[in-house]
Formats: sequence, C-alpha cells, structure tokens
Amino acid sequence: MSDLEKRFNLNRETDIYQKWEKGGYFKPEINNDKDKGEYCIIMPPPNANGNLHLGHALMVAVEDILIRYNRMLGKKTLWLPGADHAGFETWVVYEKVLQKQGKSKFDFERDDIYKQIWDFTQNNKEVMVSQLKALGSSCDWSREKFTLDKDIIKTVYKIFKKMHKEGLIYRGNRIVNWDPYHQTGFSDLEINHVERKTNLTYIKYQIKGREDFITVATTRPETMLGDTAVAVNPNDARYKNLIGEIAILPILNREIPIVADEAVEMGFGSGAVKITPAHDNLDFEIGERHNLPAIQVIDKFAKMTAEAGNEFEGLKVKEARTKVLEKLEELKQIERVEEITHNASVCYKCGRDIEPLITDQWFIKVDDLAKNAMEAVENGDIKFVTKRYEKIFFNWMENLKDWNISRQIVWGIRIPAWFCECGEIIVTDGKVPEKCPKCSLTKLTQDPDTFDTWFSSAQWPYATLGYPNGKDYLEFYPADVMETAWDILIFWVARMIMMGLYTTEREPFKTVYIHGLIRDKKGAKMSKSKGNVVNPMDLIDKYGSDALRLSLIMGNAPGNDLNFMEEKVIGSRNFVTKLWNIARFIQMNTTEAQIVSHETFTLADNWINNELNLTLKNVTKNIDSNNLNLAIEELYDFVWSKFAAIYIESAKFYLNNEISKDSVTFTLRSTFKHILKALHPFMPFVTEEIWENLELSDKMLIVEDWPTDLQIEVSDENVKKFEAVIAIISEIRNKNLVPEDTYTIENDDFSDEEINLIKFQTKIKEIKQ
RNA sequence: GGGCGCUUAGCUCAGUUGGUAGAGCGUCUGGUUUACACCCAGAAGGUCACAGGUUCGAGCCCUGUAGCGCCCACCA
Repeated sequence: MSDLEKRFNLNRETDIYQKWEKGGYFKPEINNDKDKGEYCIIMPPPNANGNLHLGHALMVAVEDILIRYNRMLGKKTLWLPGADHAGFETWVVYEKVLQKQGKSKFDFERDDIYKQIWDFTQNNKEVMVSQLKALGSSCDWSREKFTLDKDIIKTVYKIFKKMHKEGLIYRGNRIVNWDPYHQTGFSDLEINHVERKTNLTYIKYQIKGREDFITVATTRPETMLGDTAVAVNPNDARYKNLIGEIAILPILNREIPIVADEAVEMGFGSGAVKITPAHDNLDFEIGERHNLPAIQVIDKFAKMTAEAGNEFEGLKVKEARTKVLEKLEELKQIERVEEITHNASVCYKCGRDIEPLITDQWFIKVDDLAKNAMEAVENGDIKFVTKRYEKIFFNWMENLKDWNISRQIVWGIRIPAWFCECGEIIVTDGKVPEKCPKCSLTKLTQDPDTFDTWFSSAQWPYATLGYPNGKDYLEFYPADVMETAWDILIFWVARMIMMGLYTTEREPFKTVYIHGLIRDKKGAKMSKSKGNVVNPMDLIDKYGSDALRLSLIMGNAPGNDLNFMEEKVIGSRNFVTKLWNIARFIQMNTTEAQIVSHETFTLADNWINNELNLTLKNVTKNIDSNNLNLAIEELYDFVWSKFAAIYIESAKFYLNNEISKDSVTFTLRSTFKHILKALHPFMPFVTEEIWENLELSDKMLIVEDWPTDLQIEVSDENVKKFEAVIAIISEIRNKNLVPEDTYTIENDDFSDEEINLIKFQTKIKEIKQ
C-alpha cells in the first residue's frame, strides 16, 4: 500500500479503464455463477459522423449507473454498445466535408461515394469508442454493433420481405415531402413547419356556360396550372348550387369539375379550394376521393414541367408564380390579395422549402402496428420514465399516417427490391433474383433507393441480440431499459416498439427512461452555428470523468432539460477531491481493522452506522425507482455532511485520546467501504482507485456486491444521545464563542466523555452542566 | 386547431403516496487545527406565478387566469 497522492490523478482513469476491460468485467459472463437473473440495456448507437456531445455524456452517465448497479447486484449484466450509420444525417455531414474540398457528391459514382462515407464513418467510430471509454462506459465491446453490419442488414432484409409479403409494406405512387435540394423524399417527421407571411390570392374561375365565377384562394398561384378540380364544403350554402358544375381554369382554359368534400373549411379564404393533386397533400387526398387526375407541373428540381405549358416550362417555381400572377392580372381574374401568415414545410436539416410531389416510394402501413404499440403501453408492458412522456407518445400514435421508408440517397441500406421491364417488382431477403418470376426476363434493375435510417434502427433491439436464435437474444431480449433523449421519442422509441412487437411478438424493452436535453447556460439549444457547444472531452481533461458524470446527474430530475454550467462540474470535482481526502485520512489514521462487536461502539460509531443504514436504504430505493438524482444527492449529503463533517471530526477525538480505538478504526473503514461501493456506479474511477490503493479487498470494486444492510445492530437510544451531542455542538458554534469562553449546558446530562467530545469539537475551554 | 410541460432563495434547480420550505453556486462574517482553502465554522436570503376550491392541514390534489417553452397537425 503506497501513500495516496495529494489529489486524485486524472491520468489514472485510462489505466483503471483498461484494467476493467482486460479483466473481462464488462461481460455479462462475469456473473455467470451468481444466479441473480439478467439485466440488459442496448445503448442507443451514436451517429458515426462526429464527436460525442454532452447529451451522450448524460446518456452514458445514466446507463452506466444502472449497469454498474445491476452488475453489483450480481445480475448477468449486458450493455451492448454500437454506432449508427445515420443515413441522411451522415449524408448531409459528408456533403459539407466535400464542400470544403470544393467537391460535390454528384461528382462520384454510387460505389465510390459509398466507400468514401464508409471510411469516414469507420474513422469517426474509432474516435467515438475512445470517447465512450473516456466517459467510463462499462459496456461489452466484444458485442459492439454497427447498423451496417452484415447480420444487422440481413435481419432488416428478412423483416422487410416478411412485411411486404404480409401486405404491411407497399410500394405506392403517392405524394411525399420532396426536398428539391437534397433530392430525396422524407417521412412526415423530417419536415419542420415555419411560420411565414405570404400572399393569399383570390382567383376567379369562370363557371362553364354561365356568366358568374367561383373564387378560390391560394398561396401558390403557380400550382393552378396543375388544377384538376375546385372543391367546396358540401354544407356550404354559398356553393351548394355549383356542385357538379364545371369551372374553367384561367390561362389554360381547362375544364375542371366542382366537387364537394368535407375537408374543405368553409371559414378559410373564399371557402372554395383549387385542387392540385400533384402538388399538395390535402389536394392529393381529395383527388383520390374524387378520382381526379394528377397533373405534374413541377419537377423534382422545383422547376415547371411541359405540362405547365410552353410559356412556363423550365421556369423556377417562384418565377412561374410571378408570371402566372401577371397573366391573371391581364385576364382580370384576380379578385384581391391579402397577406396571411401560414405554416410552410421546410427540410428539418437545412430549412429549404419542401415541395410536395408524387413519387414512387415504399410505405409501411402503420395502423395495426400503432394499435399494438399503444396497447403495450396502456397495459403496462412498457413503462415510461417519466410517465408524462406516455401522453406525448399516445398523442403522436393516435394520428399516424403511413410511413415513407425509402430515401433517394446512396448512404444506407439499399432496398432489396428489383424492377423488371414488365412492371413486376421482386422483393427478396437480399439475394439478387436471377429472373423475373412473371415474365422470366433476366434483365432486372435494383431499386436505387435506401431505407430510412429509422426503419433499420427501429429493429436495433432485436437485431443486435441476434434475433431469432442467437444466444444473447434468447437470454437478454427484451431489454430492461431503453434510455434515450426525448427528442427521438417518436423518431425511434415509438418505432422500436412497433417493430419489436411486430417481429418478436414481445415488447423490445420494459422501461423507457427518457432524459432531457443539455442546453447552454441560458437555456438555449447547443449548436455549432451558435458556437455554444461544450465538448465533454475538454471537461474530462480538466475535471475528470467522474466529475462530469456527477454534474450531469445531480439536481437533474429524469426527463427534464438541463442548463449546463461549468461551475457545476467544478463543484462535482470538489466532491471527488473530498472523497479522496477522506481516503487519505483513513490511510493515515487506521490500519487493518479488528472485528468489533457492537457493544463496544462509541456513540459516534453507533450514530454513523444508523445513518449509513438509512442512506443505503434510500439510495437503493431511489435507483430502483429511477431517481438517480435523489440517490446521488443522498450519498453526497451523507459523505460530506455526516461522515466527514460529523463522524470523522468525532473520530479525531477518540483516536487522539486513544479511546475506543479499535471500534473507531473499524467503523471508519467499514463505513468508507460501504460508501465506496454505493458511490461506484456514479463515480467509478476515483472509487476504484481508492479501493485499490487502500487494499480494501482482493476483488476490484466494479464486481463487489452492492451494499444494502450493514448487518450491525444499532441502539436507538444511543443514536438519540449522539444527536443531543451534535445539537449542543451546533448550539455552541452558533454563539461564536472564543476558546477562552465557558459554556453552560442547561437541563442535560452528559457523561465526561461526551463533554470532552463537545469541548474537542468546539474548542471551548470549559463546559458546565 | 389538438396536446404537453414550466413558473420554488440573487443564479441553476431538487422537492414521488398532502404534515412546520431544500441543495449547489453566488453573497456576507470568521478561520495558517498534521484528510481536504478543490477546505472548515457560521450568517443572510423564499406570502413555493396569480385567483378560487377540497382538507384539520396544500409547493404537492381540483378549477380557472397570466407569462414562458415544447410537440403534433392537410388552414389551401
């Protein structure tokens, strides 16, 4: 046993981590013979396209605490790490990488760009792993997964084929959110709505065979070139007599019907809507209901097509708008224009306008999947921490629309579907089909599209464990906890529940633990563009991993966002140092402890034993109920305000005066051992280092048993006596007396030993009773 | 349009079956005690957003109001 240095040396963290890893302590098998059941968390795989941020640090802190706690309980504990190829996200990140080199992704062949991004993500993955290790993640690296691993893709293909066969997946020529800049379609979740001021133009369409007009109101006059109807509400008295009549589309003079549809709001605009099924979501639906043709007048690059007519073809949307308005003005068919604010759809990444467009995409029918998912939450198979997130979950699930899972980008899992010239579509589980089963042609082309990342990551919980026959799948599925931030609750968690229930007929996890977002000091979201991003690795270098983890857990109730302040990390670092110094005190003042029977305990021993029992009980209860903040605060308070401030200060009195030395030595060491164990999940590095240096056992702390009850008898009467001593000490201190003063205690009966203890702690010369 | 959350000490936040308001940081006073100044001893500071209600008792439960924030949604 070597003397402890003055402070905990942060460089030791790397060595400690390697010891754990080399010792195989992160593997569930380490608890093979303990027969305490299993515990499993699948780590949300961070995107392999950049560095970890503070949100990841919080994720690691929470999950590692749960994992280390359960490991100490003796369970076969699996924490499975991984990384996400993050399809579109990485696509955008890499686009910027290329931009810096003055290149574009359109400069490369498909395979070439794929290979480049593959290498890019592999490099990032390495950095990420080292960062996860620096945070102390005790996950089983031998089971690490990447979302593009062969076995993961195999599972995804298999399930895709199965869903297709069962009619849950279909290829549809439907209207989707098209991003003309990124040249891909999106699901409804990947678009944002921004409020925007715009002109609402009232246009008069003449009724065929009559002198009068019907007026429609639109914010996108250029789309009128694709109009195939005018719709009114069937209950609208103003237009009842026009239903079934024909309107004449200005400029193009196309004859279009006037139809009735409940979806039309009477109160908005003129109450009559122009219907452009090819370029508006609602119009598309109305078009389907009334069997209206869709005329595409805008192409994938947001330019006007030939269908728009000679004078408009090739114009950008905005140019076409100006020109259409000019024409209408000439024709005197603009009734009036008013300014309104409405919600425009934009790309969630870059904010550019979304153009609704009809394209061929793969969709998942979500009705039944959503129903089952809601049921699983309703009947308690899956619980949310905190419960209020269940409401958000239901709110979203209740109005789901079919999920577009195809993306027109190269980076991702390519869809295992092949097209034949005869029109047949062949879906396989990944194998290249030899010929068309319908016409026997051998010239087949694979769908160039890839899956929405979330379609594959929705299958992460079972795919990583080796569904359907893998040993880990059989042993660890479903996972105990899915821990993630609320911002991907619906992107990911909801879909994992749907897919997990569909594929495995079981819930993929029992508890969903939702943590909040880490914001900057003022509560603003951290982002590169704002320049307020804090790098967790810098904080680890400065204050250590334990301090960073503590600062993210303390005072942060589950599910709530956290405004990050470096001062909090400093405070946590101070606690690490406090613990370190307690270790030094114990090293300097005790040797191997004798076993002592409880009859010989001093008042202080008896009191701290009692306090420790209560603390351990509360800590365990709070971890079990997912209140990690309360658990660590309880420990913090015990260590600093009770063990250090009161017990150790009293211990000095006994040790200096050679009173009850064995008993005090025993209690100091025993209490400290329990504290180290209980603190270990929260601050693994410093506790392990102290454990080793004080030679507190021949095992590493990481695999010690979780401390529950002290198994030491406590005298309630003596607890009360010591509390009286504490009360007197604090009373005397309140008086701000000087050492020469005398203090008189009224109405109390203290022994000489107690009086001396009070004198020792208050430095008062004399105390009278 | 529908839904959710927040409002507690100067600041950031805890407060989980309703029982005399808590922490960290900051501020102020005093400390060169051999674990620790990344420390020790103490102090000041809150009509728990507002208004009603339930209750012997409400920061916590109910109703309403205001301010702030967020999510979902097809106002053309």
